Amino acid sequence: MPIHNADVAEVFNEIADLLEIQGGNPFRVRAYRNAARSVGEHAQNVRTMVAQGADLKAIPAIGDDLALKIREIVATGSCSLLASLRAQVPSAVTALLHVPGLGPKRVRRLYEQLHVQSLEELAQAAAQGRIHTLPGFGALTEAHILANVQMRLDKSRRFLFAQASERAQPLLAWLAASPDVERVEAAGSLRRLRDTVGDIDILATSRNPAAVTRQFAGYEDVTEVLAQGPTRASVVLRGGLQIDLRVVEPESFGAALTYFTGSKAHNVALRRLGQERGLKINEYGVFRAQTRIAGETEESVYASVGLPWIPPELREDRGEIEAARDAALPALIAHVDLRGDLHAHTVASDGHASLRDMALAARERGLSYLAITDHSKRLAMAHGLDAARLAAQIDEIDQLNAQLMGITLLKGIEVDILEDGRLDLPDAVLARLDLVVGAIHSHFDLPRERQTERILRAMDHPCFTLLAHPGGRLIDSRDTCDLDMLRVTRKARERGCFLELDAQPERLDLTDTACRMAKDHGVLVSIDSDAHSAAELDNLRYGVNQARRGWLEKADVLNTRSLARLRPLLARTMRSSALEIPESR
DNA sequence: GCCGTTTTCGGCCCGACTGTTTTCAGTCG
Repeated sequence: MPIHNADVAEVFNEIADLLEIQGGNPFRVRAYRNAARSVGEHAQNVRTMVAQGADLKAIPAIGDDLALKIREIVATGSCSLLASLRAQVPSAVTALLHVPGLGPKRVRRLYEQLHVQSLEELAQAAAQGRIHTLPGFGALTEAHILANVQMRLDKSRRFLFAQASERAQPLLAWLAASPDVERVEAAGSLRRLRDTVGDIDILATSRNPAAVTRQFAGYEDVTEVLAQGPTRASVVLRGGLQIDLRVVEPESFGAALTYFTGSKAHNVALRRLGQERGLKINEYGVFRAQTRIAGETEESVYASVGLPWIPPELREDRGEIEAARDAALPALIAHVDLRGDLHAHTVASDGHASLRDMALAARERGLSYLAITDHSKRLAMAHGLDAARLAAQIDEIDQLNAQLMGITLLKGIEVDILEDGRLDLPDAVLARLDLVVGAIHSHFDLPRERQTERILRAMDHPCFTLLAHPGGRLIDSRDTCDLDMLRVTRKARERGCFLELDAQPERLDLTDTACRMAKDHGVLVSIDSDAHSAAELDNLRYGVNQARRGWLEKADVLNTRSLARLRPLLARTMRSSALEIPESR
């Protein structure tokens, strides 16, 4: 089995889990977790690095020992340390760590004294009342475990950013209207604009914190109060979304906002910087000995360690602190920078609006061009277009463009990339288009090598402009297909074509790290709505969020170009002169 | 187990809340 970075990360994470359950050195545990994260995010494939004799210690958090273990995993597909740890505690036990309320100490006790090895056995033990007899467990803990393990078994716990945002807005407004609340703001992964959100963190300032947490616990949508103290409370809303509220004094607002925005890795790095300067950074402020020297604003916190303010989207400890230190933070793209949209559908395939309505809706939203890219014939259930219907649509768009003012429709297609990498329509009709958007909609589970070759072959077609939703993922229902994005990105660079960031909330595909890779390789990204209705053109904002997390600036994004500057870039990808098209077709 | 213009050894982020504890361990973010 060829090893990928995610496999190595998985091994390291499992080692960390098992070490933790077995009471290992907590710093050693952390070293494995840091390494797992670092390898998982590393752009270059470790297997390739090993094959090329590259220095694995160039990967952050990898030292002599873990470099050796990576080599072992690449060579043998397994790791002897993991095997010996599993001999002491079965790997299935690590699933228990993900149950809220259970940490390593309790999991160890559950395993050693009750021989609980899975979520199912945990639920059983709780239901039979065997857990509260253990030291350190009580009846309440047992009841919580029972409830939480059920939820864990029922469904995944992350929500789409768009859903979480919709739930958070009314709650934030309701809190803001309270006379006891001075300021209130979302923090956490929601503020960092992550594609999915596990729970929502809200920060408020007040001179009367206890009144605020009390009011919060009484919000109409709350189904359960998990915890409630004078400065902090956690609740669950209808639908299972958890909200954590923290209330601080106004002079601590900036420190607390930094702290609760995270990410955890960013905070750790920030505090370490503080430590080097003899400062203690916590959610109340920045302190030298007992004296607060900063904390009212986020800017003051960053300034205390010699840094400019860092946008929340970048706070993942992926180089943003170094970039801030070097005055090299990106000027992140904004929604208003987008001049057009290069991926949208109409009633001709599976969309819900006509050509004209889509054009008018795009114009209303301030866009100056919109590419019509209906599906191709292979996608029969979406009424995909064959060559004749596409030819008719091309004529229809020409006529419409002659009538419409202030918006230009571009002629395109979202053509299926077939299993062997060929495109689903004849070259002759593709060559008449302004752009060809290629996408896979089948055979998502090909082995990595074949999937990659399939995409690379499609990109080599003389009419190939843009690779749509490259990973093919649907958050929560379909994983990203196994694809070597580094090779795809290099091919895009070599071929002069583009990668799409599909802005549908359940896609958001490219991922943030893939956006960054595109930028690093000089490949332009197109942020597209993939709208199937007029309203879905608004999805662009979610794509912009993701692009910001990927460090993209205005210049890195294809559709920030004016139509006049866009056309030659598209034309370069449509090398129709490379085609020998028979006159009769 | 990683890491280093204070260090190749001795550090490694910090505080709130819960439940079971009778002064604090465990968990969480």
